[in-house]
Amino acid sequence: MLSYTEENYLKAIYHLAQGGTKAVLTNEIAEMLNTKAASVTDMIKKLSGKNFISYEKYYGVKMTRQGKSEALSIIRKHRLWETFLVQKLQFNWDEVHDIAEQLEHIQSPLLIEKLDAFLNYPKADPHGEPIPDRNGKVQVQAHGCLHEQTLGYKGCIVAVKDSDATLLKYLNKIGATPGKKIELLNKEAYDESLEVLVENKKLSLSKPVAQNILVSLTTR
Amino acid sequence: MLSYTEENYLKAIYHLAQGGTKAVLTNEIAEMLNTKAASVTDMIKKLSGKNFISYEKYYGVKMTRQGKSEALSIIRKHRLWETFLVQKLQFNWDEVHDIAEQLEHIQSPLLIEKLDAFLNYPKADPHGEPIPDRNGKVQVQAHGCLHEQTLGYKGCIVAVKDSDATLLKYLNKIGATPGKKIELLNKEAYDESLEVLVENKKLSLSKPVAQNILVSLTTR
DNA sequence: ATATTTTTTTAGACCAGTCTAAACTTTTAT
DNA sequence: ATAAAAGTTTAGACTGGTCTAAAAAAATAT
Ligand SMILES: [Mn+2]
Ligand SMILES: [Mn+2]
Ligand SMILES: [Mn+2]
Ligand SMILES: [Mn+2]
Repeated sequence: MLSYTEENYLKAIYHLAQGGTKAVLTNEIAEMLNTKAASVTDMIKKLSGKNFISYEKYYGVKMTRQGKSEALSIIRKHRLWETFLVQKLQFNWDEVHDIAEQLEHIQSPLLIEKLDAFLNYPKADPHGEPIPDRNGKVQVQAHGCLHEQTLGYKGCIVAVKDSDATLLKYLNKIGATPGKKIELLNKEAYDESLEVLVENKKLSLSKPVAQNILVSLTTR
Repeated sequence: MLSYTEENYLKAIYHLAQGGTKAVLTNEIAEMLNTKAASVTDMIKKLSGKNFISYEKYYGVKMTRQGKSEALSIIRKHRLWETFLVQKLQFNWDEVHDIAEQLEHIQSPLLIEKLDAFLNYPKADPHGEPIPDRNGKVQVQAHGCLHEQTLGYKGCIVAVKDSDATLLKYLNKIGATPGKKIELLNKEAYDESLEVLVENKKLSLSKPVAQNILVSLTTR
């Protein structure tokens, strides 16, 4: 059984590796977890000793199959709890991330199964992020970063990065939430801000905002 | 803010002190928490340093007002979560204690308020134990241990100690659950077992079972 | 009243997780 | 090709929580 801390490291590495594929560097992990590189090196050794990651000194870590599966189970719990908090307890979508950060560590497979059933097997959390099923399968809607789309792009908002409450409050205020139609009208060369149409309302989004919005891609 | 471990100690001491009044001995705490007396002494020093308990060397500890209030807040969380698990997630009453033991440590006052509202401000948990309100007030129904009642006693089952799942399964099977009417017909001198009438059904309860059942007392 | 038993505390060690400072590798610049 | 800079690991220390073994105090028995 993993400790609270081990679980947080594993999840951070998984996210930094973009689904567990890319190699992840010590300093990236340190920054994400607000800790120091020396601490990360220690934990890396422990997690690779338990075969959740593979580690090549000075060149970072990669997740193993086992590591990915463990990370996905934590992410599943996190997103189910976020859904519960918004749908059943009437929390705002910007208030749930930190609480889910704690709840994701509760140990009880039965609890998660029952929670899933209670919520009617949701496919996505309140921020649009997909909820892995009990076997770690993720229903991935093809998506890309809004900031990287070309002029004239048309699609809809799939998800939003959820760790910053002020961003979520702002997006909620201007109406840029998952599911909404979005069109890219213009890119400002000077500050890379975007002019977009969200459900027929014209909006201007700064670069840091656009980087945290994921939009649908039609695979063809 | 208290650590996970500090919270567990504080709750254990509160229960051993029967509502925070009686003095509690080092070994009692050690036994309840499955730890060693030496560890308890260390923690006692820490908690008394933070003014949650007052400590007289070799003579045990007493809870302070601050300590009681903190313990009651943890107990409130524990019992609200148990209620949630049974009422909303369809758990059996014998499955919830260990999960609530984890959930009680989640830090978010707003979460508990919202959970309380979602459950419609329940007065008692699934085992009949009263749920303290947000100010730590406990609605105490006058009660006593079934094992200590005199022959001919009539009343109803108020609550049941919840930490042993096999006891709960058994009580559920024989129909001795909170709310049920109960009458004490006979005491067997040899093994102190009781013959009782639960909702007009005759049952025999052994001493250890009767000691874990709380029954109503009419204050007169 | 003294000796024995029981309970509690202290001393010293260990593990998980963290940190700073120093040493070592790799990358980048010249 | 060499020097400087950046990133990573190691060494050693610290905290919170735990343990065993030994010392000290309190309760009990004679
Ligand atoms: Mn989240
Ligand atoms: Mn977390
Ligand atoms: Mn309980
Ligand atoms: Mn607990």
